[in-house]
Amino acid sequence: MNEKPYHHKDLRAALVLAGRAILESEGLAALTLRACARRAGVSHAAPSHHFGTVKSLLSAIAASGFEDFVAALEAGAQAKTTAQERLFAMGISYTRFAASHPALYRVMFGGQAGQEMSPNLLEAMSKAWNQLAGAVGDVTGQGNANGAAFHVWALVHGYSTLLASGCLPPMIDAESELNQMLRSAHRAIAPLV
Amino acid sequence: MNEKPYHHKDLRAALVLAGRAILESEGLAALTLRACARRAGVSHAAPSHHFGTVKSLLSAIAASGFEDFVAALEAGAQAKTTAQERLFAMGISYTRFAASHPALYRVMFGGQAGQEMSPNLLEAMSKAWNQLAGAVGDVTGQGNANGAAFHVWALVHGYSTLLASGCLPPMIDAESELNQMLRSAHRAIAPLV
DNA sequence: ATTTTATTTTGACAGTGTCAAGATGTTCGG
DNA sequence: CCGAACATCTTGACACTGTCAAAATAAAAT
Repeated sequence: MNEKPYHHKDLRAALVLAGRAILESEGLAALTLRACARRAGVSHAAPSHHFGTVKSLLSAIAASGFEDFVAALEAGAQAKTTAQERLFAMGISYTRFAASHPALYRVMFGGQAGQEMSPNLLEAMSKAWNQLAGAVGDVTGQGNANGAAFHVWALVHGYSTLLASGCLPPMIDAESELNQMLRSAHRAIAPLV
Repeated sequence: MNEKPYHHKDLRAALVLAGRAILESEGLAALTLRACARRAGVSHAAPSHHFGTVKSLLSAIAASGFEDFVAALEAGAQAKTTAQERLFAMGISYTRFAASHPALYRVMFGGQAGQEMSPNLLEAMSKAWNQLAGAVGDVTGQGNANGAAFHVWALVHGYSTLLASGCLPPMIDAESELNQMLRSAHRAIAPLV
């Protein structure tokens, strides 16, 4: 039959999916425009219409990753009741995401250093940020929790990055370690103890 | 005269230097084996004898970066007297280094995710770690400060990474922000206040 | 039904990493 | 002092990549 119906369907999404699959199975080095095209069953220049440049594809993959990311954070915080518990659960989910999708995580944050971010990606990122800042604000109690949110973000992000980069000794129990850090940070952040 | 004396001198170091220059001026995307060779005035395959693969060159550049890194940390901590002041100064130097050499910083830490690290690089990294862990140990007072050191490292590294990736709103005063974080962290880390 | 538009293919080009030979210096034993 | 072993660099080639232009094909619109 029409084995190759000119692939009229949703190539853009298929390419993003192919890219993420390659990221997980073979790492960033193998993430190639042509490789994604091959995996999607189209010709090497097919992506060109959907993603003008390779950075555009990377950006779309990062945005797609951020969607799963905020979903994971939400899922982690859902069942908890107190603000502190919710914040801790988000931190754990954060690190767990980085540890289980290290390559994707680095694409998401290894940001092109201020280079062109698609509005789509920017929105996904700011959604994640609002989520975290909100949780921190609930803990500190009053507004202007930006400083505290930066603090928690830097701590969790730093730990996750070190984990995803393999810079941490592999023997340590990552989650309990982070839990301790969060506890300490909470003590330092809590409203005027 | 002998304009091109077959470049018999110290090509290996020259290539590392060329790579770092390219990193600073044009970013990671332009860091190419052939580009380094061009900048060093040799043929495209000249590096092959010194660096079998491109990862090898990256590793050497990272090691070279770590040398300057520990020197910067030491320089920052040198004049200070108390352990706390020394730790804070190291944190500031850490972030300052990341902010002023963002591309190099990402090569240093954007580690190939557990992929082949040269023993040279490993030694440079562990030297930096010992420096930080020592400073933290001096603050906490007694041994086994590994947990606290991880905490401080994650905090400073996370903040530096976010800064070097352009994920932070550019209006904030980075150093005073970090200073506040370090103060909070110190409160959380200090020995059984 | 014909024109217009959106999508994909084919073909080409410069640039890259890596390898295999050959050329060019350097070193060292005689 | 000479020639052989060695280290280093060059030349040439190959497969691969991103990107572009033009042609081919499908879908949509009129």
